[in-house]
Amino acid sequence: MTDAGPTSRERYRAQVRAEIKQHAWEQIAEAGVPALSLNAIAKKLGMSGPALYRYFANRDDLVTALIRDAYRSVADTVRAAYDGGADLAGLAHAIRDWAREDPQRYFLIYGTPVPGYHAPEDTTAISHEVMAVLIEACGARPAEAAPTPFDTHLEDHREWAGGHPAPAAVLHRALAFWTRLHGVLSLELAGHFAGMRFDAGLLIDEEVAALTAG
Amino acid sequence: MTDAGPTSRERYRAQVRAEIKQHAWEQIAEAGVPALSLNAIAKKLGMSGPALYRYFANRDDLVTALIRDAYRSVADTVRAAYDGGADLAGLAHAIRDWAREDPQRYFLIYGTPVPGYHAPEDTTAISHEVMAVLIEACGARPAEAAPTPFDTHLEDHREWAGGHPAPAAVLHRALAFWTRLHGVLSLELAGHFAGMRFDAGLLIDEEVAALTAG
DNA sequence: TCGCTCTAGTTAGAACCTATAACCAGTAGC
DNA sequence: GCTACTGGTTATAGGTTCTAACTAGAGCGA
Repeated sequence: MTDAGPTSRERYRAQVRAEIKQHAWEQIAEAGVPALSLNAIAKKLGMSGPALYRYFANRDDLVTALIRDAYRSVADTVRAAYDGGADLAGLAHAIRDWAREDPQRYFLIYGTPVPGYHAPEDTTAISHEVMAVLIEACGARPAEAAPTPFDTHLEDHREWAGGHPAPAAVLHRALAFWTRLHGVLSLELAGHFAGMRFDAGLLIDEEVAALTAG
Repeated sequence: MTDAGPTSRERYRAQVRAEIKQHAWEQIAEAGVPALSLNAIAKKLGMSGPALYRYFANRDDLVTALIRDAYRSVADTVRAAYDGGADLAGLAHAIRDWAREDPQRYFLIYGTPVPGYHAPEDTTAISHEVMAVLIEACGARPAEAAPTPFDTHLEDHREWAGGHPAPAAVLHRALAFWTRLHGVLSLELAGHFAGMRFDAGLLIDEEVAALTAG
C-alpha cells in the first residue's frame, strides 16, 4: 500500500484534539463562548495549562475549529434530511431540531458576529453546500407567480448560487426560506418568545408554507 | 418647590456614568462585547481601574445598563417612525437603519444569548411597547384571509399581547413581521450575505409586502 | 466657622485568564 | 544505539475582574 494510514502518534493527537473540543462544547453550552477557558479544559483533561497549546495555536484557533465542525454538522444534517426525502417543511424542522440540540452551536454560526473576525474560507464553501440543497428543495415546486422586483434584482446577482441554473424566483424562495427560518428560530432559541407561550414550530410551518403558496 | 432637583454630586455622577457608557459603546462597536474592558475604559477616562466600580457594580451591571439603553433606543425609534406616519415597510426600514447605525447594539438585544442571563424586568416591558406598536401597525390593514391553524393556536396564547384586542390574525402578522425582519436583518448585519451582493433592503420590502398580500 | 459624614478616588493584592519561554522525558525512525 | 521530534512540564509576563483598605476633599448641619 502507498499510504500506511495514520501513525499511532497521529491517532493520539487526533484523539486529544477531539477530547479538547468535547470539553469546549460543554463549557460553551453552559456559559457561552466568552466563558470558554483553555485553562479549565486543560485541568479537566488532567494536563496543565500550556500543554493545550500543542494542540491548538490559541483560543481563536480552537473556536475556529468548533465553528468549522458546527458548519459541517448542520450541512450534514440538511443533506441527510434532504436525501431522506424531506420537503421544505421537513428541512425546516430538521434544522430546528439540530439547533435545539445545542443552541450555542447554532449561535456560533448564526449569532452575534465578532467585528473583524472572518470565518475561514472552507466554511463559506460549506454554506454554499447548504444553500445548494435549499435551492434544490425549492426548485421541486415550480414557480408560477409573476417575477417580483427582487426576482429581477436577483437575476443580476446570482453568482453566490454557485452557477446553479434555477430561475431567480427559486433562488428568492431559497433565500426567504433561510431568512424566515432563521428569524423564528434564533428568536426562539434566544428566549425572546419566553413570555408568549406559543409553539414556534407552528409559526415556522406557516412561514414555510406561505413561501410556496405565494 | 418640593423637589430641589439633582444636586451637583448627582449631576456629576450621571455625567461620569454617561461617559463610561459612551466609551463602552465604542469598545463594543470595535471588538464586540467580550472585548469590553472596564480597565481600559477607566484608563481612557483618566482614572485608575477600581474607581469605575463606584459607578457600576461590576461588568455585567454595565452591560445590563447598555442593554437597557439599547432597548429604550429601538423602542423610541419605532415609536417615532410610527407617529411619523410610517407603514409596515417604513417601520421595517426605520428599524433596519437603526440597526445598521450600530450593529453590535442590535446584537446586544437580538444576538447570541448568554446562558443563564436574564434581561431585567423592565426590558421586557419595553419589548411589549415595541410589540404594541407593531400590532397597531398591523391592524391598520384588515385581515381578509381565513384563519390559519397558527391563528387559532394564537387565540389561546395571546396574553403576551398585553390584552390587546386585535384579532389573532393581526397578532400573527405582527409576529411574522418581527421574525421576518429579524431574519433578514440579522443575517445581513452578521455578514452572511457578504458573498451574495444583493440588496437586503429589497428582500425586506418583499418579505413585509408578502405579509399583507397573503 | 467647625466638624462630621459621605463620596470619589487611590494603591495593593488575590484569583483568574491567555500566551510564551525554557526545559525535560520518552518515543520513532534511521 | 543515537538523534530528532513530540508532548508534556514549570516559570513568567501581562492582561483581566474585583475586593480591601485607605485618603483627600466636598457638602452640610450645628
